[in-house]
Amino acid sequence: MMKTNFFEMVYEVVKLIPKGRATSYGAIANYLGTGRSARMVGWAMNAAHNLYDVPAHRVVNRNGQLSGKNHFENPRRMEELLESEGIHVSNDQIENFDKVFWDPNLELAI
DNA sequence: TGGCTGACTTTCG
DNA sequence: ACGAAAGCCAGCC
Repeated sequence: MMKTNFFEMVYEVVKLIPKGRATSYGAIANYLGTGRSARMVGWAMNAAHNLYDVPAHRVVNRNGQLSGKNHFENPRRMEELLESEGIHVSNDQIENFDKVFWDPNLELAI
């Protein structure tokens, strides 16, 4: 995908995350080519939460922790959304993150 | 124009 | 093994 804006690229990747799956900021950053700038992905989410219809709850840090839950309208919302999609969350962390992890580099053809 | 910031990640001490 | 610090880059004062 050749988007002019970094944000839109992030949004598209996040939208492509299958239901019941989750990915990490670093994975998206790596897919976009920004590499180590995983912080920007999270920052893009911050800008996206109201402007675009992006399932930001499917994006967590590399440990599967809901690091961005505080940036939702209600911190509980992120966990509820994940649970509603079949992803079990325990103590603000995704269970079996190895299984639900969805790597854009692996699943998407560049 | 220049510097600060950030929902991360990795590495050094 | 745990804690602190740097690295990364695009938007926003």
